Amino acid sequence: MDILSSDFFERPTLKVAQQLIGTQLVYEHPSGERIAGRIVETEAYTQDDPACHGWGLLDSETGELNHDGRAADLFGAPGTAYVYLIYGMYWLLNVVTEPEGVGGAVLIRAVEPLQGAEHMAERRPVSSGHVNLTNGPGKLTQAFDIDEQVHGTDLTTPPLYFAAPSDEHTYEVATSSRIGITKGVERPWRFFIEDHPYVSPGVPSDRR
DNA sequence: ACGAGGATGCTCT
DNA sequence: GAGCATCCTCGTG
Repeated sequence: MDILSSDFFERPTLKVAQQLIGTQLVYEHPSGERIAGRIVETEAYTQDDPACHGWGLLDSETGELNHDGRAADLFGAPGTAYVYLIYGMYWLLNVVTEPEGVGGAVLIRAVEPLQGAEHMAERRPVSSGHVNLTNGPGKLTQAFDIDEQVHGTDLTTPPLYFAAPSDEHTYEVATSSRIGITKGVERPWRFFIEDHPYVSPGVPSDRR
């Protein structure tokens, strides 16, 4: 398996989001566990996107980054982890895209367990069925034990990285609007494998 | 099967 | 003080 390099991420965010579908997320956990999953759902966020944390952070006159919060890290090096807390409870994993100085990231929304499912289950509520291990952005970070400690780390090298499977299998990638947002709703920037059992049960904002 | 409501903490206004 | 890139539990049918 080839580890995806910084070149992969230093490209338009939409392209990265689409091409991450079918690749593997691998975590060589500090405890020695090896945890891996196939990515089946992503979302793209760009600096000119009102739903993105990086929106409106550039000074309109100078173009300089005018922010000292965590969102500034969206403008960092491609391939860096951007992890943040949502609803006070769940960590969401993103990978920074585009050249340094351009704000963008891809949210990893769902994966299919490939290795270490028993370790994932240890961190998830006992009542969760197998599908519920990793079929949502907050669930997969819990299963992988990803939290604030991962924020800012380099995802193009172990322990946490993306890998392209050696087989050349390609997936039909479907699109929809993004889940759970109230701004930028019309942009069809969610990418997923249609009918895959591990795609999150969330409903796109343009469907019911 | 599905929907409502609650948990819980950080960021920005 | 509001809003938030979510998930779980507990109602009802």
